[in-house]
Amino acid sequence: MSERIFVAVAWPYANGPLHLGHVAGCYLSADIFARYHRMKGNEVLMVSGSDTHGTPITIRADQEGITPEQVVDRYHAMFIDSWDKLGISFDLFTSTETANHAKVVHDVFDALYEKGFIYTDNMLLAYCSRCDRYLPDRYVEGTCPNCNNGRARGDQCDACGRTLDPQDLVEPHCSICGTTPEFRESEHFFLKLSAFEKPLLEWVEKQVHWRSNVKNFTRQFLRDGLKDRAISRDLSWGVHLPVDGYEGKRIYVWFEAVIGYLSAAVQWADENGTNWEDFWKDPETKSYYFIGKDNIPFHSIIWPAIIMAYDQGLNLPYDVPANEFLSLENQKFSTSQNWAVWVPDYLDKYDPDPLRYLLSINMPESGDSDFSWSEFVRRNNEELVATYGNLVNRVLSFTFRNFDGKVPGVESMDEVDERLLRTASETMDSVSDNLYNCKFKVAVTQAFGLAQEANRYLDTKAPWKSIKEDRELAGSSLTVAMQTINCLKAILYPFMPFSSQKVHEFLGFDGPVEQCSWDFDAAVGQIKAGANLRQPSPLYTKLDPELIDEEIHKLGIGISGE
RNA sequence: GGCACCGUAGCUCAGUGGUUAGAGCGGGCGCUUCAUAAGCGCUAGGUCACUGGUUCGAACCCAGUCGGUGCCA
Repeated sequence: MSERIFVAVAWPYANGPLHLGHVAGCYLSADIFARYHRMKGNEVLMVSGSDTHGTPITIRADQEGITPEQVVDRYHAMFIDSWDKLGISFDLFTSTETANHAKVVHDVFDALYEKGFIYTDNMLLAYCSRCDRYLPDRYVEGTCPNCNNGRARGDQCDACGRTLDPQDLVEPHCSICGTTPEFRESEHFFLKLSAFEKPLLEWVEKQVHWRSNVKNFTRQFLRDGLKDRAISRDLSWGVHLPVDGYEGKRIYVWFEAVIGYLSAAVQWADENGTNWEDFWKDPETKSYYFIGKDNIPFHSIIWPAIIMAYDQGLNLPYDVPANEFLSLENQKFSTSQNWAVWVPDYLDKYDPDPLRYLLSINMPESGDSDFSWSEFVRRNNEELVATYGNLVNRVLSFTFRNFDGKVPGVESMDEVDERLLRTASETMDSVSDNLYNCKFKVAVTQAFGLAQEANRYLDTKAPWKSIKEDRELAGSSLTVAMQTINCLKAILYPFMPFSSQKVHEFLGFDGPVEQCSWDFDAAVGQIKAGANLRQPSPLYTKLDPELIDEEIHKLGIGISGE
């Protein structure tokens, strides 16, 4: 009874490279989840793409004297390179720049407009005559009317925390050129969110399987009441409005970007000659939205509201397993202050799997968590290398050397052998249950528990001793250990796909490891007497603790990551 | 200002009413030598931020205090 799983992942904003906070926030958990389901034989569609519109991108383009397209292309290419090297296995990673996306957005817009869920109204916006453009709220600076802070922004004053409107500022000026903006009346389109307050509340209350942080956040948001929000802006960069007479305006990013989940599925279906409806309209299909906690309301409220308004039988999110935040050396990630570990930088120097391991076992799943370089080195050296890498290496190298590079086979089994295999079987089941429920930390911890169990087993059986008197007994023990390693290869695959591929090959198999299934009997049965092994080499390398200081020293210095 | 979340062993984190509060790593002691000096066993006794309350019983429920984070007005 195979399932169909739609894995939707937050769309990174294409105005800068990714840092580890992004990876820990949603990309890694989404990838683990997708790989797990594929291995279980379920049909998975995992999509995301670059979020390419909005003022920050045009500003950046202006600063660098290039076009917004060039900014977007640069970071989009970087994203794709990072996914490839990190092993984030999207079925499609597109962007909001495609004609297909615009078409799908227009379909949704038109439908909502016709039904009256989108309407026009006037609003007052800051216009900078020198920059010749309307300014987003946070590009207007001035003095806070509340606390007299001279550097308050049009959306908020950082000094006193008060939320502001640009008109509230004393002596407002454009943050780009310093000119005093004028406030112009401008006609815009509004989404009638208020109409969905009640149905959303009812729907949310039924989502008993949601994480408590997501549910609390959403409930709180709804309790404060939903207001209609403008979904168009006076911009020249973005998806056009499908209505005549609004050539100078564009659809506001937050409305258009979430529709990407749908347009990406459509594009994927086109490119693969299949249909997207199976992933969107079959009520049995479960859709999961992997996002960071800052994105919760867009996925638990606004996007569901749009789907409800659209009313075309599209599935609402089944789950929104949002992670909390990752900090770096106990401080918030800050792009502007370069307090960040950039993914491209990391991948230039280190392997992906140690990072995937650390971020899995220390994922900000139910609360914020911290990344530190000393933790990274420690987990790599004391856990990955020592517990798992060493297990694989000690078993395979000993067997390879003493049994002509072949699997010795199991001649006889005793209680100790049976106990280990039973533990392996139970671990496969419980890791599976936990991954199914998006409990990644427990899952990887349990998988490592099996590796420890296998080390204990070896200590008990001591094949390096028994081989001197009873070669067959030693061979049996090593074979049982390899069967366990073959199970570990499978259950650790979602977390560390590159390592599992290596183990797969050491064990003598060809082809991609993902073609294996999550099946205990199969994992044991594949280790057949007489089968050829390959010369193993260490799975992981120890890291020099000196890198800790080097890496920490680089934080907060200069402007890197480009 | 309102609200939410967090504050648990040296470190990173589990645990959300019920026996002597847990794991991994580090530390200490011992065993082992197949393995990247890796592995295994034992051990460490932490006011579960603080104060008060509810309860037969609270780290876990309630109120308040302090500290951290975030959201909202």
